[in-house]
Formats: sequence, C-alpha cells, structure tokens
Amino acid sequence: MEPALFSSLLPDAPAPPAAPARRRVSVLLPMPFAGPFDYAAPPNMPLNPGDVVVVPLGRRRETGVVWEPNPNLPADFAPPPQRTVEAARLRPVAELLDLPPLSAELRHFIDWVAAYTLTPPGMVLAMTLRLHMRGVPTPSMGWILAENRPDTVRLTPARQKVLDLLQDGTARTTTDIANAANVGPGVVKGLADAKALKAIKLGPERPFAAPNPHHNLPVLEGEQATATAALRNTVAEGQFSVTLLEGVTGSGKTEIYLEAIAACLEQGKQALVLLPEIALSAQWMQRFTRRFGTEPAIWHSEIGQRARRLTWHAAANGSATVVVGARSALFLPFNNLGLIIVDEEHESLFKQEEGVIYNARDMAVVRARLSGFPIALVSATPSLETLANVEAGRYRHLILPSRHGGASLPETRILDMRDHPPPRGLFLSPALTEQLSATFERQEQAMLFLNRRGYAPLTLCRACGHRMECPHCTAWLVEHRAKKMLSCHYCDHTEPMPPTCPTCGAEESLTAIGPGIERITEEAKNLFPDARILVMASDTLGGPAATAEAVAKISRREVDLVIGTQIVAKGWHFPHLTLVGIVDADLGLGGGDLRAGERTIQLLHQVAGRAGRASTPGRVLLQSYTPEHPVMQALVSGDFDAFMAQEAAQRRPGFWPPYGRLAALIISAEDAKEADATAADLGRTAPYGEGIQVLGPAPAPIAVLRNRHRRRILLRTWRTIAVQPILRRWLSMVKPGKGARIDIDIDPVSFL
DNA sequence: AGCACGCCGACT
DNA sequence: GTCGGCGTGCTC
Repeated sequence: MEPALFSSLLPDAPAPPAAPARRRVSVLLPMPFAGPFDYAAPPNMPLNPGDVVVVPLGRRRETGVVWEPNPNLPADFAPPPQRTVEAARLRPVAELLDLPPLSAELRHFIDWVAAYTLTPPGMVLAMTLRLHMRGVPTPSMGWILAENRPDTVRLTPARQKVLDLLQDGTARTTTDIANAANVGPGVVKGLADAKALKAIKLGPERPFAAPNPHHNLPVLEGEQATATAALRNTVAEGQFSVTLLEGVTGSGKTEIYLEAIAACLEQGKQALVLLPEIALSAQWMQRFTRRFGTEPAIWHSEIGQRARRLTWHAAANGSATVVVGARSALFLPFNNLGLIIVDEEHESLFKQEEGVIYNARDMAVVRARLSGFPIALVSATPSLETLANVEAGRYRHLILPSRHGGASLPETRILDMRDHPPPRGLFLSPALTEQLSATFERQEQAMLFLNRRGYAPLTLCRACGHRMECPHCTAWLVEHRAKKMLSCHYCDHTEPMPPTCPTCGAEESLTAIGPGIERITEEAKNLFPDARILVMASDTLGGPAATAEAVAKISRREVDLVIGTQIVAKGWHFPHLTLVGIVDADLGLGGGDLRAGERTIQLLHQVAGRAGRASTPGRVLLQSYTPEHPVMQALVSGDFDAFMAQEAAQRRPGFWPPYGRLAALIISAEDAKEADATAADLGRTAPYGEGIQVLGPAPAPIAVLRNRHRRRILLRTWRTIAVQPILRRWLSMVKPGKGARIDIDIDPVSFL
C-alpha cells in the first residue's frame, strides 16, 4: 500500500508538531566536492565549527567536520561560493563524535591549501582525517587476574610468572605481559583461555613520553653557539618568522635546531620536524634521544594503523610534544604547535606529486604564518626559492661556514673522462680505481655514487636495433640482472628478460647499454675481489629497518665499499668514509629542466658531504665529460653562492621561479586524440595579458605514462599576479574530452 | 570518492 | 528473455 495514501486514509491523523526552526550547519566531507554540504543541526546537539560529525550522504553515513566560511581568504583566491540548498532538503546531522575538534587554525590552513593548489577542500581535509580515525578509536584490551581462578587451571613456571606479575592489579596488554614476565604471548593466551585472566578495556592511550629539554645539554661553541642563541631567541619571540639555517654538511645544523625544539618545549608548545624521508630516522633518532632522553612521535606513510591513530590523537590532545615525520605530518591536528623545522628544505621529496599536489616546505611556511609561530628551513644547499626570500628580506639567515669537531670539508676534484677514459665497456676511470685501492690499503672506506638503480638503463638488440621499452609508458625498461627482469621505473611493469630479441629473434643479441649500480657493483667486484661491498638502493634495502642495519654495518667498519643511489646522500654520518667517487656527475644535467643544475649540485654536494666527517680528511672525485660546466666548477671550488647567483641571474629576466610564478596543466587521456583535443581547447582559451604567458601545449617528456597520453601547458606569470583566479576562469571555459583529465600543478618541481 | 541509474552484449 | 559491463550524474 502506498504510504501517502495510507496516511491520508487515517481518520483524524494528528497534525505533525510544528517543526522547530532548523539550525543550519556546514559540514566539510573528505570528498572531492566543491565545498561543504549543509545539514540541519538537531536541537539537542550543540555543534561548533571543528566538531567531527557523522552525517547521512545519499544512503551512506560519512564522517565530516563542521565548517564555516573562512574570512581570511581573499575573494578571488577562494573557490566560488556554492549555491545554498533550501532548508526543506536539509538532512539532520546523525552524530557528534567524541573526538577533539579541529582548531580554527587548522581549518583555515586546510582552506588555504585547497585554494592555493586548486584542490577541492574536502580532499585536503581528507589528508587530516582519512585512515587516521576510521570510526572512534578503539581502546586496546588488557588483562587482569580473574577474581576467582577456576581450579582446573594447571600451573606451570611460565604461567606462575604471569600471575605473579599481574598480582599488582595493573592491567596490561598481552605483549606487555609477555615482555615483562619474559614468557611467550602464548602463555598469556593460554591463561586467558583457561579463564584465569579477565579482559578489561585499558584506559586512555598511553601518553607519549615527553622529551625533556634539559636532559642532556650540548656543549656548543663559536659559530654554533651564536646560531643557537639566535634561533632560540626567534623561538622565544613566539611570532611568525622564517629562518634559513644554512651550513655545510657536518656543521652541526641538527644539534642547533634541536636547541630550537628545546626552547619550544620550554614554552610548553609542540614542535614538528619535517624530514624528506623517514629512512634517515635511525641515526637521527639516536641524536634526538641523546639530547632529549626519549624518542619523539613518528609519522610517515608506513607506520601501522594503530600507531597512526595513536599519534593522531596524541598530536590533537597535545601529549605528543615533538613529532618527526614526512610531509604528510604537516596535516596532523596539533592543538598547540609552536615551531616547525623543515630539514633538507631543498629536497624535491617535499613535493607531493599525486592527489593533492603540494610542496610541504612551502605549505609549512603557510601553516606557521596562519598560526603565528616561527619556522626554520635547514639545508647545506638551500633552494633558490629560499635564497631569494632571504635576499628579499622575508627570511632571516643563519650561516655555519665550517664543519665542527675538527673535520674539514672534503677536497673535490674532477676526473675529466676524456683524458681518463675507463676501459672499453666499463665505467670506472683508472684514476678513480687507483684512489679506491689506495683507500682500501689505508683501511678506510669508500663510496661510489650513481643515481640509477638496476644493471643498465637500456637494452638494445645488436642485430636489429630494437630497444626494450615499457608497453605502458614512453620509457626504456631497466635491466635488473639479479632478478633477471626488465622493469619500468615509471610504472609497476616488469617482465622477464627475454632470451632472444622479441622483434628479430636473434639470439645473444640483447646488449646492456649504460651503467646502473648493479653494473658498477659487478665492475667493482672484478677490480677488488676481496673488498667487502654493500649496495644501497631503495629497491635492494627494503625498508627502514634494513637501511638502519646497513648503516650500522658501515659504521662498524664491516664494509669497505658502499655503492649506492641517492639514498646514500641522506644525512648519514660515516666517520671512516674518506673517498667518494661520483660515477656519472653529468647525469641529471640533461633534459633542459628548469632546476637541473640546482638539483644536481644539491645532490652531488650532499653525496660529497659523506666523506671525511671525522678527523681524517675526505676526498671526492667527480667523473665528468663536461668539467667546464658551472655545476662541476662550483662543486670543485665549493662556491655555491656564486653558482646560485648565476642561476638567479639566468632566471630573473624571463621571470622564471622564484622571480615569477609557474603552474603546470597536465592533460591526460587513454586516447591520444582526446588528450590533444582537450589540450587544444585549453590552448584556444588560454589567458593573456601583461605579465601572463602560456607555453604549450606540448607533449610531456614522458608522453605516455601508465597508458595515458599526456600533454603539458605551462602558465608563467609575474610574481605579483596570482595564478589561481586565472586558472579557475580558464578551466571553467574548457570541458575535458571523454576520459580526459586536467591536473593542475602549482609551483611544479618535476617537468616529466 | 562511492553508489545508483541506464543502456547494450553473452548466458541460465 | 535476464545478468552485467562501466559511462554519467548526484550526494546537503
């Protein structure tokens, strides 16, 4: 029966009570909508901005956050307002969750990042919410002694230990009991199954141990002491400011910013340290723990579900006073943040290239500005962006010109490969191998650096010229000889190494062209059969724990020669390493990328900095076919200022960043025609005007990636012009073709 | 992001 | 004749 008909047939149906005026609240959902949705606040539910709520959406229930318009966003910068839904269509908020509300500062930050990156605000909110708090946090379960133990429980020595331990009445988790009583977890489980233990919900999560700013005060002298005092003062001011802490590798930058953290802790505030990769945590954590007596909270993409939720809540309730993490830690809901440190600020790893495309270093500065606290950017080779901000007087500058502890900077020399060619088919110059053997004879360690994983970047058929290419990307397949595989380094495609040429069928004709570190390792093994060689590459190390172990082995001098990709460039301290050989210093300078020179010098300087960190002086040899290149010359002279000044002089006239603004539009579609059509539409409707320039459309350097054809357009403007309103207007005029997508990359770092 | 509705091929 | 492919569109 029709319900409407049914009710109309009811005699004298009581009139529904007059609906109370429904209070309207906006709720931002972690989804790609243009803005928040409006809901009706139930009369008995007090709702304030920042509250985490559950709302109905279609036939689902979703978690969102009560939002409000942000008065701080300039009108043309903010996304256009949504049309309001009439009151009758509003559905009520279902539930107010018992979670700490998101602060106004964090909400404004989320709005700002969304507006700046042209991302739906819900997607930025998702970085704060999603995964970290699916549902309400579940209290962990612990065990206490059962009030009366069944007589049937057999007692063994191990079981007795557990019962003795729990005599004090404290509830503990299975793992804690097993560890404390020195028994296996099975013993605990056995007792529980036998009903000798009673399950009980543990109270609030164990708080994070508080790092103690007075635990182990460092002895700092000279430049270090001066810089420390300055940075401490900045933190004491407690206002927004940006400080660039610049110091050569080994100058003790970490010790100095740990003091800034101490100053922040003394004020009772939280500190956040952003690192490009948590992989360097093993050594970094030791330094932190030595200084503060306990470990900080850690945040990165690979921490487990439980640790993630724990840390999220600890940041929100203030019990985690120091958090160290990768870029996504920037979106944690701190309730009392007072300092951000961005270590290795020049690193391109701070740029998130998928989903919400943002630069964590730049957004960290924004978060500090919106909340009004200091931030320090730390680097041995600061980015040109940061240096330009120093020059313009926007950032303060602290410089540490020398290494501490008596260590001197390594001597850097270029090996002109035209004068010192390697033997045919090999890649190490005799001049370098001589130095390697001399180093081994002195019982010192050496490192070879080549930023290329695998055995060879190209496999070619000598008979027909066929190149082994990725079926899904415009890219060569890289041979990984140990695995007998060819793999694409741009997508996850791998295939077995074919026995014969797939085109002409010739046997034994496939030839490896060019070196990867596997091939360098092979060459080194032939040259130095007795040397203990360790290979360090992201794909061979497999995880932070293994990386830490590899580093420890080097420190214990169980390794003579380290061969690695860029993972070895991280801030490791290898006191016995005295020789660094850069196998191909020119790699990375090709391609005509805007920042190729800057990136190369930063990377190579970082690698070079691994040498001679203790009292023995270090030496660096650069194998290069272009010794006259400014990057090589600057690495030899150590005069980065001059190099960066020259770099700045080249970018300034064309208003390239940091003297102008850049946004990239990446058009992609499985069908090349649709990609072209959408790119052409964008080209036709391109903005124009003084200080605005559009370059392209052009095929992307990797024209096909994961089966999607890609075209690129660059928008370049004067610094005084905001690109967001221009892009919003532009995109509103173009409808992407069937299956086509337009991705916006504000301040692009990669041009692939 | 989900999840439905909706219009065209291979099966009980 | 149905089950199911994923293309378009909506969710306050």
